[in-house]
Amino acid sequence: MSKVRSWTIHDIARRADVSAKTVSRVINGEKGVSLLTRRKVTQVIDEVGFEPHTGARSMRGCRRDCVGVVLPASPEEVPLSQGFFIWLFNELCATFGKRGDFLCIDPHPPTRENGRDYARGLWQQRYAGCILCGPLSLNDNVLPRIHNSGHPYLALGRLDDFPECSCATVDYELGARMSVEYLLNRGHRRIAMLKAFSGYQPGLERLRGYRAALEQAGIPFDPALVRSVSVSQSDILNAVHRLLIEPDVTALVDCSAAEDPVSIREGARRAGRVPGKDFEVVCWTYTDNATVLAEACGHLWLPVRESAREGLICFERWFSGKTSEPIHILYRPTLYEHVSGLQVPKPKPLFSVAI
Amino acid sequence: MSKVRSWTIHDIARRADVSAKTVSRVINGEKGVSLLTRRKVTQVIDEVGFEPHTGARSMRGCRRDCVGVVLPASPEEVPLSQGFFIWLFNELCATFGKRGDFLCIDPHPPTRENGRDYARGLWQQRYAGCILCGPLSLNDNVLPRIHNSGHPYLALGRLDDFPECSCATVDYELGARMSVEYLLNRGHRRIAMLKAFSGYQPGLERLRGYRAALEQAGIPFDPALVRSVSVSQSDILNAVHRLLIEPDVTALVDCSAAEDPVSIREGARRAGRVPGKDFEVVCWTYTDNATVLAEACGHLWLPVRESAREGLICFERWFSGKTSEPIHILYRPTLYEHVSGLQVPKPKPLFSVAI
DNA sequence: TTGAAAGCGCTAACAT
DNA sequence: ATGTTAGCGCTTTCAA
Repeated sequence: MSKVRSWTIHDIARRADVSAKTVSRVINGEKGVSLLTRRKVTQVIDEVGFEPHTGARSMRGCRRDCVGVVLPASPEEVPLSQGFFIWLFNELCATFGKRGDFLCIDPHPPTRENGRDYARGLWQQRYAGCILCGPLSLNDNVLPRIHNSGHPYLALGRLDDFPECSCATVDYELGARMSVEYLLNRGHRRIAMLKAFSGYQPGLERLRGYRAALEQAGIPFDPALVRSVSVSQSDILNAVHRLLIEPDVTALVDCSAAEDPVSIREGARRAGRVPGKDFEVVCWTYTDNATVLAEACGHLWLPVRESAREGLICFERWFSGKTSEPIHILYRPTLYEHVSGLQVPKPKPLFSVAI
Repeated sequence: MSKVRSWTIHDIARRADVSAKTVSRVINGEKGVSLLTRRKVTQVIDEVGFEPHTGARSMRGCRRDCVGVVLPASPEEVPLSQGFFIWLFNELCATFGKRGDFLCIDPHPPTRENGRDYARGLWQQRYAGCILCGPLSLNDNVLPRIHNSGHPYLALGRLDDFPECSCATVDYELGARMSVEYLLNRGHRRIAMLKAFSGYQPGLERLRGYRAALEQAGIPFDPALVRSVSVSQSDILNAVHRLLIEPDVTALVDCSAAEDPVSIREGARRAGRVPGKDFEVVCWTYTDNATVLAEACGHLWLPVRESAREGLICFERWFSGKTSEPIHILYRPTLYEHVSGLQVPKPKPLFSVAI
């Protein structure tokens, strides 16, 4: 808590024999300083390695030199894949590193119990804008406050209750509808769904898309055909087992977000089924033209990174004051009947993730 | 730049009909406030969602509520593996998330050209202590300034020129010596080395260990047997090719840090050699009881994560004021003749990395 | 072109 | 137990 004394503009001013305001002018690149004075001050600054105190600066007006990176939900409840995180981190470094900005991460995300305010760093004015990484809880009440604060922000997810939210995401509802319609067209009538993100917006969208497709086909909704799962292997395995035990179920939409073919196969096996033979599967994936289950009859690509990338570009513009509008980016999923092959990405060094 | 007005302790004070100092006492958990007053103030704070302004707080004394995470070298020059980064990030979140601290990342690392001051965030007083992630450049002149500033810090690497540096790392010199001695004992006389981190401390240590082992055995040092490589495949492949083209070279120490068996085999093939048959290899790895090249006759494990973990524990104590001593942690490598098998880690969700 | 003074939000030191 | 005052380092405003 005790202060480690360091250089101030007054120290620099004394050394350079000018006023503090002149030093301030120099470090902010303001005009109204003669070339000679500017050089003198710059030299002293370099000599002693002076850097202005961020806290003091932040008191007069909000400086946009630090971007908050925030998890609206605990990764234990809503997992973020390492691949996506690394990718996102890489994008953030590329975008904001170039500008000389800092990234500030709040490593203390809210859980369902603690109900923490994930925007605390914004209220504390640690950063002047933030990226919300990951799905939003259906109970979220922080988002409107962020929005109304006027700070630039980008949610990588949306919220029914707050459509004006600045976001860049993928239309999961459409994805679910496309998946189910595709299976209906292939003659299936009892279609099961392995659904992730229960209690979060993407979970709700999945369900809504599923119901919409059935409704349009005039098929009544049976809640027993939809199972919420976490990404745990045993959870998925059990859910698949239970769903496929009913012989009338001839199709499955895997939107578990787990990208886990082993558990699906094993769950099916325990129900005496084989994917691609007894029943058909549509698998969701985050990679273009790839699948997690080779036996699947359909592969739905969710262009999550692509939407996030465009969102970040817009956010950067907003953050740097070039625009002042909330962001609304919603990408459509793509359904592939065939893909060129399963991609198993080999490990790569950080910052070398391909663009 | 324009200020987004938000709540201050004065606003809270007015609403709660107390003085600003009383509000300050409440938010800092100081005594000298009656239970009734405290409750009244807390209620107003919760009502409006007040959070104290970090910048203003930081002006009175240095608050330890944010940890800097800093790259002393550009990852383009000195790669950090994704696996290590994720692991480190996970450790940092576990350690400092629990305390409610923030992490501040400077995504603008220095390159050899720009010579940027990687500790700028510390001088700007964005954070009160920092972790230097990755090897230190032999030209480093920032480290002594950090050290002398009195701020807590931890370098995940050391520096000959500054032995008092607070660090947690692995003894690469010993690793090189062990590797070469092992090969000497197996009867080899001309031992080649694939060396990483040229211009950085771990590169220097590798070379020193190599020379020390030869010297002890009375074998003259031949610079042609040591090749500096980056982690690029073609670089390694070419270096192996060139080294093995000389028929007298019967052994190779792979301390390229690339963990890339394919390039070693291919480089050998082009020189008409087969690892484990024509020549023997000692491979370095960051994983215990594992290897990157099954044909290797020796596997040197560098317990980098293990040293970093202990370092972080010490750093946390220093950062939270429980101690005030620099950290000196140096782990010994281990040489295995046989390992139970090649580990190909399967992808895991972020924050679920095993402890 | 340059500088003096006031004040940002908070807390330490000192009253009451 | 509570309040007043001063001042942290900087930038804004206004004056010279």
